[in-house]
Amino acid sequence: MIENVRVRFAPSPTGPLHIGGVRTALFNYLFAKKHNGTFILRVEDTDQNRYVEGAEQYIIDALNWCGMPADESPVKPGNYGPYRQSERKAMYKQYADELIASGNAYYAFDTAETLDFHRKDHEAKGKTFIYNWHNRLKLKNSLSLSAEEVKAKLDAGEDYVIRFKSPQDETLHLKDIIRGDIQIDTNVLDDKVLFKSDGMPTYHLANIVDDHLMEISHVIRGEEWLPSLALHYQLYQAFGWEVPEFAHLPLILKPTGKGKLSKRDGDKLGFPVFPLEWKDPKTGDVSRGYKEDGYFPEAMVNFLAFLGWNPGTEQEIFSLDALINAFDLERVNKSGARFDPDKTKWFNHHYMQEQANDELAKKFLPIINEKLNVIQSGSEESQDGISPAGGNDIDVNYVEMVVALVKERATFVSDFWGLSHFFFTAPTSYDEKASKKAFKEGTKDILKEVVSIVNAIDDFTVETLQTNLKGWITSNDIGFGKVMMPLRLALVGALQGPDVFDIMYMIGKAESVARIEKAVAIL
RNA sequence: GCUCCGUUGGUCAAAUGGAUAAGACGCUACACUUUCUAUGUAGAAUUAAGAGUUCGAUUCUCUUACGGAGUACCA
Repeated sequence: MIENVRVRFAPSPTGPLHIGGVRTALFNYLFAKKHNGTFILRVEDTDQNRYVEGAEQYIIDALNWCGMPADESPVKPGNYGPYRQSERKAMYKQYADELIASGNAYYAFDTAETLDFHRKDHEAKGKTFIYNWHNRLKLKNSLSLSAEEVKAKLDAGEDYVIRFKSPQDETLHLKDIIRGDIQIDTNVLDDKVLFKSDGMPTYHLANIVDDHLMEISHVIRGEEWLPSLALHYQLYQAFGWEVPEFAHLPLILKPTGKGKLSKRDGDKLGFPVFPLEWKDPKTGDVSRGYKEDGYFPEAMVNFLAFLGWNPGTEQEIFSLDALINAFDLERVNKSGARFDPDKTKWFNHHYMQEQANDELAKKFLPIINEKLNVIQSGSEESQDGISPAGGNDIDVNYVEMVVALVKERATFVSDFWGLSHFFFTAPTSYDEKASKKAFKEGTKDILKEVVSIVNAIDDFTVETLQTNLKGWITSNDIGFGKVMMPLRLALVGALQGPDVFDIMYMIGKAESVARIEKAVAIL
């Protein structure tokens, strides 16, 4: 076991947390818990322009919904706060100054326009403009300007940034837990801005300073940070700090086509890319969430864990605790994983079976009431005998029994109505295709006979129903199909649903007879 | 363009220098004595290409192709 594990999930509050971000958080959480470590949420809000109202709360809510709350966070401070970078603002400057004093960084006065011009100019010539050893002396900074000039500019309050002085002709040896050793030639690196003219650090500086101050032991983040790893290594070295371990997670790719998963893919293919529903405070646009779409958090966590990781065994159903137990960064894949909405549904179907029926019934009840209201206000007729449990007052126990009968083929709670409406309301029509198949010559007489048999049963249970009807069928050599199919159609309105005898028992004798007689009438 | 990372069935993936290359999703068929979208069983389908090392390579090396990420005073 690795000692003193402290990991952080460090999103920027620029909007709802993307599913890829949730996976990054999950892997951090799993790793932390696996090693009895600490899982920290740090909000990286150094870019004031991109701050979005409500995003931080969303992130916290999402983490909680998944069952992986942070041990230390802005709302639950530990001994390493504050946990918002905007609130740590005051501490970054001194570190930037320290780097200047040690010769690892320098002031740069170039305007955004100048830089932009150089970049475009280079591009036009088919070259790439890199601000580094190659040309830094040709630009306006404390390396090219005299000490007096620099002081004058600083005193005059001119805008400046602080850049890292990337060394020349060195080979860096970087280590990544997932990818192994990586070598980088420092000549291709640029002098990244560490400190912005607005007085805020960039991600690079803030990230290193905070990770150091917060005693982060392992940095687990997305692959998009891999190119920055060289800079981060150099920063640790420049400060003389111990370098944490790094692990760069593979990306989550679109289900079809190219590139990484984006919001648009979800809209297009009809699945959410966010854990929770999000309403954009500016545009008012609403993005769907897994929670609102009826996914269970266990299902989402389980399938997310399997995107880029696997236990190496045939087990694929893992609770959060089981994941903590089995998780290992060494078993994380290097290559990007395509997101599979079908597999997600499969997981949800699985976890549906594990849900308690009474809980599901509670979630289903409002849907039933809503549907019945629509039916009632829609058509006046065919209202008698609608709810066998009595009027519109649906009995929760009855719903619970219905759930027990249909949940094995349900993926979402929202599937329940389609699978069980006939338990609550009589069919008003018969599926056309099914009618052709089930209502045939002689069916009328058969159903009439069924009515009398059912009527004759006093002890109305599934068992007696079954023995009496089946006994009648076999002793008269009628054929199950000729009886069961039209019977089902009469009860349900389609060739669907659980066992016919279960349905009859549930809706009760009177309602069963009524429905069969209704079918007889139209035949 | 440049830098870095990657490439096992349609998708997620296991294995690893040595057998017929696991398993899952999806798909197809069959079964459940007869509803199925459920369940069960079966089936089709894979080591990107080319060199090299080796007795032997999916596994190691190189080249090519393809994919991805980064290349901001964004994170």
